[in-house]
Amino acid sequence: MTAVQKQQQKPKTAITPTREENFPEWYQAVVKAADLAENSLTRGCMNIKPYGFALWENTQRALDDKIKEVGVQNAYFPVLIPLSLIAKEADHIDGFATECAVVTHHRLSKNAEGKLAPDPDSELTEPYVVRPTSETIIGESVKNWIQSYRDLPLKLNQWGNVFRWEMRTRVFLRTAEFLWQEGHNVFETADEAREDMKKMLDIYADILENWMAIPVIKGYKTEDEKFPGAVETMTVEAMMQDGKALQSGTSHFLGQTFSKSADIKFQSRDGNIEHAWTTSWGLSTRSIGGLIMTHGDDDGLKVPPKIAQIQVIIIPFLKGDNDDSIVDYCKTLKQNLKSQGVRADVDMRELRAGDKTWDWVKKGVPIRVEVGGREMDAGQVTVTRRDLGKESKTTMSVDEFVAQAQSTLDDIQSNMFETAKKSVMDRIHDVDAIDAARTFFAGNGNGFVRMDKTLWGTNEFNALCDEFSLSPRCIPLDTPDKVIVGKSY
RNA sequence: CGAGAUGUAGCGCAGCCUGGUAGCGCAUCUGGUUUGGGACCAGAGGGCCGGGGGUUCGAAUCCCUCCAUCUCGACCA
Repeated sequence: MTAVQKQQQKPKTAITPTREENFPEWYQAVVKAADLAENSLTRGCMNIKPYGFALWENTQRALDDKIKEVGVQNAYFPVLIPLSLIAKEADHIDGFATECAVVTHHRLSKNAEGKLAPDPDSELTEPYVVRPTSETIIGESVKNWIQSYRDLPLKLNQWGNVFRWEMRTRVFLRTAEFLWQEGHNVFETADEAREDMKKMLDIYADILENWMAIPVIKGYKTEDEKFPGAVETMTVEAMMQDGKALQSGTSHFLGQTFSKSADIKFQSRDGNIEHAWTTSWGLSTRSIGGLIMTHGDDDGLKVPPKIAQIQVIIIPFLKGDNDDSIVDYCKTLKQNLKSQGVRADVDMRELRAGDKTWDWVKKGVPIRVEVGGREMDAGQVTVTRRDLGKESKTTMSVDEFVAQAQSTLDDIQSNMFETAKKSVMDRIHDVDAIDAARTFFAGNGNGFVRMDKTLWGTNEFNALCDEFSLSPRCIPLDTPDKVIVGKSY
Protein backbone atom coordinates (compact mmCIF):
# COMPACT_ATOMS: atom_id res chain seq x y z
CA MET A 1 0.00 0.00 0.00
CA THR A 2 1.44 3.34 -0.98
CA ALA A 3 1.47 6.34 1.26
CA VAL A 4 -1.04 8.02 -1.02
CA GLN A 5 -3.47 5.10 -0.86
CA LYS A 6 -3.12 5.06 2.86
CA GLN A 7 -3.76 8.76 3.06
CA GLN A 8 -6.96 8.30 1.09
CA GLN A 9 -8.14 5.49 3.34
CA LYS A 10 -7.61 7.51 6.46
CA PRO A 11 -10.74 9.31 7.63
CA LYS A 12 -10.55 12.99 6.94
CA THR A 13 -12.13 13.71 10.27
CA ALA A 14 -11.18 12.55 13.74
CA ILE A 15 -14.77 11.49 14.42
CA THR A 16 -16.71 8.97 12.38
CA PRO A 17 -19.45 9.13 11.42
CA THR A 18 -19.66 12.86 10.73
CA ARG A 19 -22.52 14.97 12.05
CA GLU A 20 -24.06 14.95 8.60
CA GLU A 21 -23.88 11.19 8.24
CA ASN A 22 -25.38 10.26 11.58
CA PHE A 23 -25.82 12.82 14.31
CA PRO A 24 -26.71 10.48 17.21
CA GLU A 25 -23.75 8.22 16.49
CA TRP A 26 -21.49 11.22 16.06
CA TYR A 27 -22.57 12.39 19.52
CA GLN A 28 -21.69 9.04 21.09
CA ALA A 29 -18.37 9.01 19.29
CA VAL A 30 -17.46 12.46 20.60
CA VAL A 31 -18.31 11.50 24.17
CA LYS A 32 -15.99 8.56 23.78
CA ALA A 33 -13.21 10.28 21.86
CA ALA A 34 -13.06 13.14 24.33
CA ASP A 35 -13.12 10.65 27.20
CA LEU A 36 -16.05 12.37 28.90
CA ALA A 37 -18.17 9.44 30.08
CA GLU A 38 -19.19 5.88 29.39
CA ASN A 39 -22.19 3.68 29.97
CA SER A 40 -22.13 2.29 33.45
CA LEU A 41 -22.47 -1.30 34.53
CA THR A 42 -25.61 -0.01 36.20
CA ARG A 43 -28.38 0.06 33.68
CA GLY A 44 -29.29 3.47 32.33
CA CYS A 45 -26.55 5.22 34.27
CA MET A 46 -23.25 6.73 33.23
CA ASN A 47 -19.75 6.78 34.60
CA ILE A 48 -18.62 10.37 34.27
CA LYS A 49 -14.88 10.29 33.62
CA PRO A 50 -12.48 12.91 34.98
CA TYR A 51 -12.27 15.04 31.84
CA GLY A 52 -16.06 15.10 31.58
CA PHE A 53 -16.57 15.71 35.25
CA ALA A 54 -14.23 18.71 35.09
CA LEU A 55 -16.68 20.37 32.67
CA TRP A 56 -19.46 19.85 35.18
CA GLU A 57 -17.33 21.07 38.08
CA ASN A 58 -16.48 24.29 36.29
CA THR A 59 -20.12 24.87 35.37
CA GLN A 60 -21.10 24.04 38.90
CA ARG A 61 -18.60 26.47 40.38
CA ALA A 62 -19.79 29.35 38.23
CA LEU A 63 -23.45 28.64 38.98
CA ASP A 64 -22.80 28.15 42.69
CA ASP A 65 -21.12 31.57 42.89
CA LYS A 66 -24.03 33.23 41.13
CA ILE A 67 -26.80 31.75 43.25
CA LYS A 68 -24.94 32.63 46.43
CA GLU A 69 -24.74 36.23 45.21
CA VAL A 70 -28.54 36.35 45.32
CA GLY A 71 -28.75 34.94 48.83
CA VAL A 72 -29.18 31.24 48.22
CA GLN A 73 -27.65 28.88 50.78
CA ASN A 74 -26.60 25.31 50.09
CA ALA A 75 -28.06 22.48 52.16
CA TYR A 76 -28.64 18.76 51.77
CA PHE A 77 -31.63 16.45 52.12
CA PRO A 78 -31.80 12.65 51.87
CA VAL A 79 -31.85 10.66 48.65
CA LEU A 80 -34.66 8.45 50.00
CA ILE A 81 -38.12 9.92 50.36
CA PRO A 82 -40.94 8.20 52.26
CA LEU A 83 -43.55 7.11 49.75
CA SER A 84 -46.40 8.67 51.71
CA LEU A 85 -44.64 12.00 51.61
CA ILE A 86 -44.01 12.17 47.88
CA ALA A 87 -47.60 11.02 47.30
CA LYS A 88 -49.09 13.98 49.13
CA GLU A 89 -49.25 16.29 46.12
CA ALA A 90 -51.50 14.73 43.46
CA ASP A 91 -50.25 16.44 40.27
CA HIS A 92 -46.68 15.99 41.36
CA ILE A 93 -46.87 12.26 41.98
CA ASP A 94 -48.91 11.79 38.79
CA GLY A 95 -45.99 13.31 36.93
CA PHE A 96 -43.32 11.15 38.50
CA ALA A 97 -45.02 7.89 39.51
CA THR A 98 -44.06 5.99 36.37
CA GLU A 99 -40.35 6.58 36.81
CA CYS A 100 -39.72 6.14 40.53
CA ALA A 101 -37.28 3.56 41.81
CA VAL A 102 -38.55 2.16 45.10
CA VAL A 103 -36.61 0.80 48.06
CA THR A 104 -38.58 -1.91 49.82
CA HIS A 105 -36.06 -3.87 51.91
CA HIS A 106 -33.34 -2.97 54.34
CA ARG A 107 -31.23 -6.13 54.33
CA LEU A 108 -29.79 -8.83 52.08
CA SER A 109 -29.54 -12.47 52.95
CA LYS A 110 -28.82 -15.73 51.16
CA ASN A 111 -31.88 -17.38 49.69
CA ALA A 112 -32.56 -21.10 49.20
CA GLU A 113 -30.16 -21.22 46.20
CA GLY A 114 -27.46 -19.58 48.28
CA LYS A 115 -27.72 -16.33 46.33
CA LEU A 116 -27.76 -12.93 47.92
CA ALA A 117 -31.24 -11.41 47.73
CA PRO A 118 -33.47 -8.97 49.61
CA ASP A 119 -34.28 -10.61 52.91
CA PRO A 120 -38.03 -11.35 52.91
CA ASP A 121 -38.06 -10.65 56.62
CA SER A 122 -36.67 -7.16 56.11
CA GLU A 123 -39.47 -5.63 54.10
CA LEU A 124 -40.03 -2.02 55.06
CA THR A 125 -43.40 -1.09 56.50
CA GLU A 126 -43.24 1.99 54.34
CA PRO A 127 -41.30 1.93 51.05
CA TYR A 128 -38.88 4.72 50.19
CA VAL A 129 -38.71 6.37 46.80
CA VAL A 130 -35.30 7.26 45.40
CA ARG A 131 -35.76 11.00 44.86
CA PRO A 132 -36.78 12.01 41.35
CA THR A 133 -36.77 15.59 42.71
CA SER A 134 -37.08 16.95 46.23
CA GLU A 135 -39.97 19.42 46.41
CA THR A 136 -41.88 17.26 48.85
CA ILE A 137 -39.18 16.29 51.31
CA ILE A 138 -37.71 19.77 51.37
CA GLY A 139 -41.16 21.30 51.80
CA GLU A 140 -42.05 18.92 54.61
CA SER A 141 -38.74 19.64 56.29
CA VAL A 142 -38.52 23.40 56.03
CA LYS A 143 -42.03 23.97 57.28
CA ASN A 144 -40.56 23.54 60.72
CA TRP A 145 -37.92 26.16 59.96
CA ILE A 146 -40.51 28.82 59.25
CA GLN A 147 -42.81 30.45 61.77
CA SER A 148 -42.82 34.12 60.95
CA TYR A 149 -42.60 36.34 57.90
CA ARG A 150 -39.24 37.27 59.42
CA ASP A 151 -38.01 33.78 58.49
CA LEU A 152 -38.70 34.55 54.83
CA PRO A 153 -37.49 34.48 52.20
CA LEU A 154 -35.79 31.15 52.71
CA LYS A 155 -33.57 30.26 49.77
CA LEU A 156 -32.07 26.80 49.70
CA ASN A 157 -30.15 24.89 47.10
CA GLN A 158 -29.06 21.29 47.00
CA TRP A 159 -26.27 19.92 44.79
CA GLY A 160 -26.93 16.27 44.31
CA ASN A 161 -28.23 13.44 42.23
CA VAL A 162 -31.72 12.34 41.33
CA PHE A 163 -33.02 9.15 39.82
CA ARG A 164 -35.73 8.73 37.23
CA TRP A 165 -36.29 5.30 35.73
CA GLU A 166 -36.19 6.23 32.07
CA MET A 167 -37.27 3.93 29.25
CA ARG A 168 -34.52 5.06 26.99
CA THR A 169 -31.30 6.68 28.08
CA ARG A 170 -28.54 8.63 26.40
CA VAL A 171 -25.30 9.73 27.99
CA PHE A 172 -25.64 13.19 29.58
CA LEU A 173 -28.93 13.91 27.77
CA ARG A 174 -31.12 11.42 29.55
CA THR A 175 -29.71 9.07 32.14
CA ALA A 176 -31.56 7.34 34.94
CA GLU A 177 -29.35 9.01 37.49
CA PHE A 178 -28.14 12.52 36.84
CA LEU A 179 -26.37 15.25 38.76
CA TRP A 180 -27.93 18.65 39.19
CA GLN A 181 -28.73 21.39 41.57
CA GLU A 182 -32.25 21.89 42.74
CA GLY A 183 -33.14 25.20 44.33
CA HIS A 184 -36.14 25.53 46.60
CA ASN A 185 -37.11 29.02 47.67
CA VAL A 186 -39.93 30.10 49.97
CA PHE A 187 -41.56 33.54 49.99
CA GLU A 188 -44.10 35.65 51.74
CA THR A 189 -45.94 36.76 48.59
CA ALA A 190 -46.81 35.45 45.16
CA ASP A 191 -45.15 38.43 43.50
CA GLU A 192 -41.84 37.80 45.21
CA ALA A 193 -41.95 34.13 44.22
CA ARG A 194 -42.76 34.98 40.59
CA GLU A 195 -39.89 37.45 40.49
CA ASP A 196 -37.63 34.80 41.95
CA MET A 197 -38.57 32.33 39.22
CA LYS A 198 -37.53 34.91 36.63
CA LYS A 199 -34.35 35.81 38.46
CA MET A 200 -33.16 32.21 38.65
CA LEU A 201 -33.99 31.69 35.00
CA ASP A 202 -31.85 34.73 34.17
CA ILE A 203 -28.99 33.15 36.07
CA TYR A 204 -29.35 29.96 34.02
CA ALA A 205 -29.33 31.95 30.80
CA ASP A 206 -26.22 33.74 32.01
CA ILE A 207 -24.40 30.50 32.82
CA LEU A 208 -25.43 28.80 29.59
CA GLU A 209 -24.67 31.74 27.33
CA ASN A 210 -21.69 33.37 28.99
CA TRP A 211 -19.93 30.35 30.45
CA MET A 212 -20.96 27.42 28.26
CA ALA A 213 -21.46 29.63 25.17
CA ILE A 214 -24.81 27.95 24.50
CA PRO A 215 -27.40 30.41 23.14
CA VAL A 216 -30.80 29.99 24.75
CA ILE A 217 -34.34 31.14 24.27
CA LYS A 218 -35.98 32.20 27.50
CA GLY A 219 -39.67 31.61 27.79
CA TYR A 220 -42.68 30.13 29.49
CA LYS A 221 -43.69 26.52 29.10
CA THR A 222 -47.14 25.92 27.71
CA GLU A 223 -49.76 24.43 30.01
CA ASP A 224 -49.07 20.87 28.82
CA GLU A 225 -45.31 21.14 29.26
CA LYS A 226 -45.23 22.50 32.81
CA PHE A 227 -43.53 20.82 35.75
CA PRO A 228 -46.00 18.58 37.64
CA GLY A 229 -47.36 20.76 40.44
CA ALA A 230 -46.16 24.10 39.05
CA VAL A 231 -48.37 27.10 38.38
CA GLU A 232 -45.89 28.46 35.85
CA THR A 233 -42.73 26.95 34.41
CA MET A 234 -40.03 28.96 32.70
CA THR A 235 -37.37 27.39 30.55
CA VAL A 236 -34.16 28.11 28.73
CA GLU A 237 -34.32 26.23 25.43
CA ALA A 238 -31.23 25.62 23.36
CA MET A 239 -31.06 24.40 19.76
CA MET A 240 -28.63 21.66 18.88
CA GLN A 241 -26.85 21.36 15.53
CA ASP A 242 -29.39 18.79 14.36
CA GLY A 243 -32.16 21.29 14.98
CA LYS A 244 -33.56 19.57 18.05
CA ALA A 245 -34.34 21.50 21.19
CA LEU A 246 -32.65 20.84 24.50
CA GLN A 247 -34.46 22.07 27.57
CA SER A 248 -31.40 23.24 29.44
CA GLY A 249 -32.74 24.62 32.68
CA THR A 250 -36.13 25.22 34.24
CA SER A 251 -37.48 27.52 36.92
CA HIS A 252 -40.91 27.04 38.44
CA PHE A 253 -43.40 29.23 40.24
CA LEU A 254 -45.11 26.65 42.40
CA GLY A 255 -47.74 28.98 43.84
CA GLN A 256 -49.03 27.45 47.06
CA THR A 257 -49.20 23.92 45.65
CA PHE A 258 -46.47 22.52 47.83
CA SER A 259 -46.93 24.87 50.76
CA LYS A 260 -50.49 23.61 51.02
CA SER A 261 -49.65 19.93 50.62
CA ALA A 262 -46.78 20.24 53.12
CA ASP A 263 -48.50 22.89 55.20
CA ILE A 264 -45.75 25.50 55.03
CA LYS A 265 -47.30 28.37 57.00
CA PHE A 266 -46.09 31.58 58.56
CA GLN A 267 -47.52 34.39 60.62
CA SER A 268 -47.82 37.44 58.40
CA ARG A 269 -47.09 41.08 59.13
CA ASP A 270 -50.72 41.63 60.10
CA GLY A 271 -50.80 38.59 62.35
CA ASN A 272 -52.63 36.13 60.11
CA ILE A 273 -51.47 32.60 59.42
CA GLU A 274 -50.79 32.22 55.68
CA HIS A 275 -49.42 29.58 53.33
CA ALA A 276 -46.08 30.51 51.79
CA TRP A 277 -45.29 30.80 48.07
CA THR A 278 -42.53 28.66 46.68
CA THR A 279 -40.29 28.26 43.65
CA SER A 280 -37.98 25.53 42.48
CA TRP A 281 -35.29 25.61 39.81
CA GLY A 282 -32.85 23.10 38.38
CA LEU A 283 -29.95 22.72 35.99
CA SER A 284 -28.36 19.33 35.34
CA THR A 285 -25.49 17.43 33.76
CA ARG A 286 -27.70 17.40 30.69
CA SER A 287 -26.19 20.80 29.93
CA ILE A 288 -22.91 19.00 29.18
CA GLY A 289 -24.72 17.18 26.39
CA GLY A 290 -25.89 20.56 25.15
CA LEU A 291 -22.33 21.81 25.16
CA ILE A 292 -21.21 18.86 23.02
CA MET A 293 -24.05 19.20 20.51
CA THR A 294 -23.78 22.97 20.29
CA HIS A 295 -20.05 23.29 19.71
CA GLY A 296 -18.71 19.93 18.59
CA ASP A 297 -17.49 19.38 15.04
CA ASP A 298 -16.32 16.41 12.99
CA ASP A 299 -12.99 16.48 14.81
CA GLY A 300 -14.62 16.21 18.23
CA LEU A 301 -15.37 18.44 21.16
CA LYS A 302 -14.82 22.18 21.44
CA VAL A 303 -14.79 23.48 24.98
CA PRO A 304 -15.51 27.13 25.72
CA PRO A 305 -12.47 28.59 27.55
CA LYS A 306 -14.40 29.63 30.66
CA ILE A 307 -15.28 26.08 31.59
CA ALA A 308 -12.28 24.32 30.06
CA GLN A 309 -10.22 22.32 32.51
CA ILE A 310 -7.19 23.04 30.34
CA GLN A 311 -7.32 26.28 28.35
CA VAL A 312 -3.88 26.02 26.77
CA ILE A 313 -2.15 22.73 26.13
CA ILE A 314 1.55 22.86 25.37
CA ILE A 315 2.89 20.05 23.22
CA PRO A 316 6.66 19.59 23.14
CA PHE A 317 8.05 18.31 19.85
CA LEU A 318 11.08 16.32 20.90
CA LYS A 319 13.72 14.96 18.57
CA GLY A 320 16.32 13.79 21.01
CA ASP A 321 18.69 16.74 20.61
CA ASN A 322 17.71 19.56 22.94
CA ASP A 323 14.88 17.70 24.64
CA ASP A 324 15.68 18.89 28.13
CA SER A 325 15.83 22.51 27.15
CA ILE A 326 12.63 22.23 25.09
CA VAL A 327 10.85 20.74 28.11
CA ASP A 328 12.21 23.55 30.30
CA TYR A 329 11.03 26.09 27.75
CA CYS A 330 7.54 24.53 27.87
CA LYS A 331 7.44 24.48 31.65
CA THR A 332 8.48 28.10 31.85
CA LEU A 333 5.75 28.95 29.36
CA LYS A 334 3.24 27.08 31.49
CA GLN A 335 4.27 29.04 34.58
CA ASN A 336 4.08 32.35 32.73
CA LEU A 337 0.59 31.48 31.50
CA LYS A 338 -0.47 30.45 34.98
CA SER A 339 0.70 33.76 36.36
CA GLN A 340 -1.65 35.38 33.84
CA GLY A 341 -4.49 33.31 35.30
CA VAL A 342 -4.55 30.93 32.34
CA ARG A 343 -5.12 27.22 32.99
CA ALA A 344 -2.22 25.70 31.07
CA ASP A 345 -0.52 22.33 31.01
CA VAL A 346 2.37 20.61 29.27
CA ASP A 347 1.62 17.24 27.73
CA MET A 348 4.53 15.13 28.97
CA ARG A 349 3.05 11.79 28.01
CA GLU A 350 5.31 9.36 26.17
CA LEU A 351 3.47 9.68 22.91
CA ARG A 352 4.42 11.02 19.54
CA ALA A 353 3.61 14.69 19.15
CA GLY A 354 1.12 14.00 16.36
CA ASP A 355 -0.86 11.65 18.56
CA LYS A 356 -0.95 14.20 21.34
CA THR A 357 -2.15 16.86 18.93
CA TRP A 358 -5.10 14.75 17.78
CA ASP A 359 -5.95 13.79 21.32
CA TRP A 360 -6.30 17.43 22.35
CA VAL A 361 -8.17 18.30 19.17
CA LYS A 362 -10.76 15.66 20.06
CA LYS A 363 -10.89 16.88 23.64
CA GLY A 364 -11.55 20.40 22.43
CA VAL A 365 -8.86 22.32 24.31
CA PRO A 366 -9.25 25.96 23.17
CA ILE A 367 -5.59 26.64 22.36
CA ARG A 368 -2.84 24.25 21.38
CA VAL A 369 0.76 25.36 21.51
CA GLU A 370 3.51 23.46 19.73
CA VAL A 371 7.07 23.91 20.87
CA GLY A 372 10.06 22.34 19.16
CA GLY A 373 13.67 23.27 18.60
CA ARG A 374 12.74 25.87 16.02
CA GLU A 375 10.43 27.79 18.36
CA MET A 376 12.78 27.55 21.28
CA ASP A 377 15.76 28.90 19.33
CA ALA A 378 13.70 31.80 18.04
CA GLY A 379 11.88 32.49 21.32
CA GLN A 380 8.60 31.62 19.63
CA VAL A 381 5.57 29.35 19.89
CA THR A 382 3.26 27.86 17.25
CA VAL A 383 -0.34 28.40 18.22
CA THR A 384 -3.59 26.86 16.92
CA ARG A 385 -7.09 27.82 17.98
CA ARG A 386 -9.56 24.94 18.28
CA ASP A 387 -12.52 27.13 17.34
CA LEU A 388 -10.91 28.20 14.06
CA GLY A 389 -9.11 24.97 13.20
CA LYS A 390 -5.70 24.24 11.74
CA GLU A 391 -5.95 27.19 9.34
CA SER A 392 -5.45 29.41 12.36
CA LYS A 393 -1.99 27.97 13.07
CA THR A 394 0.48 30.83 13.51
CA THR A 395 3.95 31.26 14.90
CA MET A 396 4.59 34.22 17.16
CA SER A 397 6.96 35.32 19.88
CA VAL A 398 6.40 33.59 23.18
CA ASP A 399 6.19 36.88 25.05
CA GLU A 400 3.55 38.17 22.72
CA PHE A 401 1.57 34.96 23.10
CA VAL A 402 1.65 35.06 26.88
CA ALA A 403 0.66 38.73 26.93
CA GLN A 404 -2.30 38.05 24.63
CA ALA A 405 -3.35 34.65 25.95
CA GLN A 406 -6.18 35.84 28.17
CA SER A 407 -7.65 38.11 25.52
CA THR A 408 -7.34 35.33 22.94
CA LEU A 409 -9.30 33.05 25.24
CA ASP A 410 -11.93 35.77 25.65
CA ASP A 411 -12.09 36.05 21.89
CA ILE A 412 -12.55 32.29 21.51
CA GLN A 413 -15.28 32.39 24.13
CA SER A 414 -17.22 35.11 22.33
CA ASN A 415 -16.55 33.65 18.89
CA MET A 416 -17.97 30.31 19.97
CA PHE A 417 -21.04 31.98 21.37
CA GLU A 418 -21.58 34.25 18.37
CA THR A 419 -21.12 31.37 15.92
CA ALA A 420 -23.63 29.26 17.81
CA LYS A 421 -26.01 32.19 18.20
CA LYS A 422 -26.03 32.90 14.49
CA SER A 423 -26.60 29.24 13.71
CA VAL A 424 -29.61 29.14 16.03
CA MET A 425 -31.09 32.41 14.82
CA ASP A 426 -30.81 31.27 11.19
CA ARG A 427 -32.83 28.18 12.03
CA ILE A 428 -35.83 29.80 13.72
CA HIS A 429 -38.46 30.00 11.01
CA ASP A 430 -41.49 32.22 11.29
CA VAL A 431 -44.60 30.60 9.89
CA ASP A 432 -48.06 32.12 9.59
CA ALA A 433 -50.02 28.89 9.57
CA ILE A 434 -49.86 25.21 10.51
CA ASP A 435 -49.50 24.25 6.83
CA ALA A 436 -46.34 26.28 6.50
CA ALA A 437 -44.92 24.50 9.54
CA ARG A 438 -45.87 21.16 8.02
CA THR A 439 -44.09 22.06 4.81
CA PHE A 440 -40.99 22.95 6.78
CA PHE A 441 -40.83 19.73 8.82
CA ALA A 442 -41.95 17.54 5.91
CA GLY A 443 -38.89 18.82 4.04
CA ASN A 444 -36.69 17.66 6.92
CA GLY A 445 -36.31 21.23 8.07
CA ASN A 446 -33.57 21.69 10.64
CA GLY A 447 -34.71 23.98 13.43
CA PHE A 448 -37.71 25.52 15.12
CA VAL A 449 -40.81 27.17 13.80
CA ARG A 450 -42.30 30.22 15.48
CA MET A 451 -46.03 30.72 15.09
CA ASP A 452 -48.93 32.60 16.55
CA LYS A 453 -49.65 31.48 20.10
CA THR A 454 -53.36 31.22 19.37
CA LEU A 455 -52.62 28.21 17.15
CA TRP A 456 -51.41 26.26 20.18
CA GLY A 457 -53.81 23.55 21.34
CA THR A 458 -55.93 23.49 18.17
CA ASN A 459 -56.63 20.12 16.59
CA GLU A 460 -54.48 21.09 13.64
CA PHE A 461 -51.62 21.98 15.96
CA ASN A 462 -51.85 18.70 17.84
CA ALA A 463 -51.97 16.75 14.59
CA LEU A 464 -48.83 18.53 13.40
CA CYS A 465 -47.05 17.67 16.64
CA ASP A 466 -48.08 14.02 16.41
CA GLU A 467 -47.05 13.76 12.78
CA PHE A 468 -43.50 15.06 13.26
CA SER A 469 -42.85 14.30 16.96
CA LEU A 470 -42.90 17.97 17.81
CA SER A 471 -43.68 19.76 21.01
CA PRO A 472 -44.18 23.38 21.95
CA ARG A 473 -40.81 24.41 23.35
CA CYS A 474 -41.76 27.72 24.90
CA ILE A 475 -43.55 31.01 24.63
CA PRO A 476 -40.53 33.29 24.29
CA LEU A 477 -40.23 36.30 26.57
CA ASP A 478 -39.30 38.52 23.66
CA THR A 479 -42.28 37.46 21.53
CA PRO A 480 -45.01 36.64 24.05
CA ASP A 481 -47.69 36.29 21.38
CA LYS A 482 -45.75 33.49 19.66
CA VAL A 483 -45.00 29.89 20.45
CA ILE A 484 -41.85 28.06 19.36
CA VAL A 485 -42.28 24.49 18.19
CA GLY A 486 -39.66 21.86 17.45
CA LYS A 487 -38.38 18.37 17.95
CA SER A 488 -36.66 17.87 21.23
CA TYR A 489 -34.33 15.70 23.27
C1' C B 1 -43.03 -0.54 26.59
C1' G B 2 -43.63 -1.08 20.77
C1' A B 3 -40.47 -1.59 15.93
C1' G B 4 -35.64 -2.63 13.93
C1' A B 5 -30.53 -3.88 14.54
C1' U B 6 -26.28 -5.62 17.23
C1' G B 7 -23.58 -8.64 21.11
C1' U B 8 -16.60 -12.47 18.93
C1' A B 9 -9.39 -9.53 22.59
C1' G B 10 -9.13 -2.82 25.66
C1' C B 11 -11.65 -0.45 20.96
C1' G B 12 -13.58 -1.32 15.87
C1' C B 13 -14.92 -5.47 13.06
C1' A B 14 -14.70 -10.30 9.82
C1' G B 15 -16.03 -15.38 10.35
C1' C B 16 -22.23 -17.59 10.85
C1' C B 17 -25.73 -18.44 5.10
C1' U B 18 -22.98 -23.93 3.74
C1' G B 19 -21.01 -26.74 11.70
C1' G B 20 -14.66 -29.33 11.83
C1' U B 21 -8.74 -26.47 16.98
C1' A B 22 -10.36 -18.23 17.11
C1' G B 23 -9.17 -14.28 12.87
C1' C B 24 -8.08 -9.01 11.04
C1' G B 25 -7.13 -3.67 12.01
C1' C B 26 -6.13 -0.24 15.88
C1' A B 27 -4.42 -0.19 20.88
C1' U B 28 -0.81 -2.73 24.51
C1' C B 29 4.35 -4.85 25.53
C1' U B 30 9.88 -5.81 23.49
C1' G B 31 13.74 -4.35 20.15
C1' G B 32 15.23 -1.16 16.27
C1' U B 33 14.66 2.90 12.76
C1' U B 34 11.93 7.44 12.91
C1' U B 35 9.65 12.30 14.45
C1' G B 36 6.44 19.68 12.97
C1' G B 37 -1.30 17.12 11.70
C1' G B 38 -2.80 10.22 13.18
C1' A B 39 5.30 6.84 11.57
C1' C B 40 7.70 2.18 9.90
C1' C B 41 9.94 -2.84 10.43
C1' A B 42 10.34 -7.29 13.30
C1' G B 43 8.49 -10.00 17.30
C1' A B 44 5.15 -10.91 21.71
C1' G B 45 0.97 -10.99 25.07
C1' G B 46 -4.18 -10.83 25.30
C1' G B 47 -10.84 -14.49 24.02
C1' C B 48 -15.91 -19.50 28.83
C1' C B 49 -17.42 -15.95 20.45
C1' G B 50 -23.39 -11.95 26.03
C1' G B 51 -25.88 -16.01 29.64
C1' G B 52 -28.61 -20.62 29.92
C1' G B 53 -30.74 -24.77 27.49
C1' G B 54 -31.14 -27.92 23.07
C1' U B 55 -29.68 -30.52 18.16
C1' U B 56 -24.96 -33.00 16.77
C1' C B 57 -19.45 -37.35 17.00
C1' G B 58 -18.43 -32.05 17.00
C1' A B 59 -21.56 -25.37 17.78
C1' A B 60 -19.02 -18.55 17.39
C1' U B 61 -21.89 -20.91 13.33
C1' C B 62 -28.28 -24.41 13.55
C1' C B 63 -32.84 -24.21 17.17
C1' C B 64 -35.21 -22.33 21.82
C1' U B 65 -34.91 -18.92 25.71
C1' C B 66 -33.29 -15.15 28.69
C1' C B 67 -30.08 -10.69 29.20
C1' A B 68 -27.66 -6.37 27.53
C1' U B 69 -26.55 -2.42 24.12
C1' C B 70 -27.74 0.91 20.00
C1' U B 71 -31.27 3.51 16.58
C1' C B 72 -36.36 5.16 15.82
C1' G B 73 -41.07 5.87 18.49
C1' A B 74 -44.21 6.57 23.13
C1' C B 75 -42.74 8.93 28.24
C1' C B 76 -39.54 12.49 30.18
C1' A B 77 -34.79 17.27 32.38
